[in-house]
Amino acid sequence: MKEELIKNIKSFLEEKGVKDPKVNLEYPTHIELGDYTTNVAMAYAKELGKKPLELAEEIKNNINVEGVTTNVVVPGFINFFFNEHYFNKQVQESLKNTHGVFSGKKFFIEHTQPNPFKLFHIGHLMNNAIGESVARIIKANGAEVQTATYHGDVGLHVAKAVWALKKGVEENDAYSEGHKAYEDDVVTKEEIISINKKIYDESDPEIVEIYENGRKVSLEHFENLYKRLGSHFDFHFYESESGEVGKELVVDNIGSIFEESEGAVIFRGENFEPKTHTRVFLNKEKLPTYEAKELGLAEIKKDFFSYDTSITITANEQDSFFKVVEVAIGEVFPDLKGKLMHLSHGLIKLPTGKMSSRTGSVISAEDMIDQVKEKVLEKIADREFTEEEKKGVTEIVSIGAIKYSILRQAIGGDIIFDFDKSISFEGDSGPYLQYATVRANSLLKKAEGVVELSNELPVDWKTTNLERLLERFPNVLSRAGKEYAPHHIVTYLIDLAGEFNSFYANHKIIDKEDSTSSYRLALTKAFTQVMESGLNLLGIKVPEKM
RNA sequence: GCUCUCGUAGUUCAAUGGAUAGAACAGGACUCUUCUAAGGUCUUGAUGUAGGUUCGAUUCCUGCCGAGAGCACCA
Repeated sequence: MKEELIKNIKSFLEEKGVKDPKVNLEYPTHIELGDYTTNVAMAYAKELGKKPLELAEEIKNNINVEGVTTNVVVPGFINFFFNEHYFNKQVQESLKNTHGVFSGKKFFIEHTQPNPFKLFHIGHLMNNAIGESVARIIKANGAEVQTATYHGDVGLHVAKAVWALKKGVEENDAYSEGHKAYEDDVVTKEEIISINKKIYDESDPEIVEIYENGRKVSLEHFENLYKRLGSHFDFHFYESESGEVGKELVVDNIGSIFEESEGAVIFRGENFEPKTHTRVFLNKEKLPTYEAKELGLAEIKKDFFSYDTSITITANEQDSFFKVVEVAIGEVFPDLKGKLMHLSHGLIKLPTGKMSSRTGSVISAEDMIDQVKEKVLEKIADREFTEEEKKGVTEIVSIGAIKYSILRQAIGGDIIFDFDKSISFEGDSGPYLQYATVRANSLLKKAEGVVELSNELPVDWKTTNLERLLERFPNVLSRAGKEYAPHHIVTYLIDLAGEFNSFYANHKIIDKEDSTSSYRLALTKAFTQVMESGLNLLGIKVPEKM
């Protein structure tokens, strides 16, 4: 129907003399205005020497597609209303989800990257929620996706923590204690630098043991968290590997791509296209910096998976870093030019100011989950749940609420995190989506043996907004994919859940006496399917009850 | 100083160059003899500023004002 309509308008415009006219059907700003709309009359009025309204009328009169009524509205929109059979069919179609904007493409997606010995803080939580969701959205758009996380298991930050662990400081505080001592005391600073070297050359058995053990404990801890968050990584990379590879690549290309300057080895971004700026790849000690490690990582990733696009997700404070490194990598590996993509997000900040593991005022991912859990527990205190159900529901709802609050906005902006306000259980929130789905699921269960579900259209059925929204799901998914923007899914699901909630409030759905009951049930089922796949794209689970 | 982001209701966020700028929270008024009220219904309220491009600008361009981030051996 849509295609027919577009063809119809296109050929009309071509007849009138427009060369290769672009005709797009869009959703109107308000659902009451029409099911689809087009602005071609306004776009081509000038070229054809007509008034937009006049042209719109002409186009309208030329349209001959069965099941569509057409409307012309100032300033020149042509609006289309499709009949109930269209939606009846499209709702089922939209559940199949067969097309995708990335079909046949291969993506490598890297995110989260917590550092062993350091806290997995709410910034990592944010990165993880976004990374996981972007990966799922791209996959749902037909791509083959491999995911990776990259751990900074060597470097000064590790040495700081090892120094503190050696002194007997507790694990959780090791990094911040070490960092403080490093800044405050010159002797300690030297000591830590020497520990850093010993970690690299493995010359001191005591330090090796502390290091190996701490690394293992940290990584296990991360795995645990990934499991709770529903994150899976196909690959784990480590800076201890990428550093060596990167260093070699830099050394091999000194003179052509890199050059020595003040004892370090640098990449002069000003001399390459696109122009960027200078960055250090090997420091004076000829140790690889973050830049060289990233170069090494590019080589390593290449060998694991021949991707079309490799996406690295980080906070936006690294934007300029990635601009330079991408150019450098493109020089070293010309076949990677144009394949690297850096997706950056804002920061989670506390109302008190910046959240950073260097200032000390850090909240760990677990702290946040626990705090939210307490609130959820209060909320379900009067529910008749077994202890086990309570536990399950609380975990799912808490993590859902947190992920939602991260994914609800465009990823570029900062999130000012206020515990009392940011995590909501009402309205624009994760639990709102979960709740609507749970209620719909519960209806389906209750209907068993009472009313038979049927996709057949009842007589005199008028298309509901619920159907109109369900039909949109595949389009929302492609847009979210094209723009790498999970928040489009969020916005859509909120609209959809709101529509269902009103559908639910205004009709009794399970009703033997009502001939529309079977179809309403089918819509309820379609709703739960779309909600579940949509929430799955966000990495949010749905509890059995809540 | 240079570079890059960003300024939308009281607050937190939306809006593929289009129609009456959408939600949620907070405020006000209703709503559980219908299947989970974490729900539903109604209501008050916003595009920093000055220009430009366009049939049409929250969106694109420029100036100004304001906020944030990054700029050589950390990651």
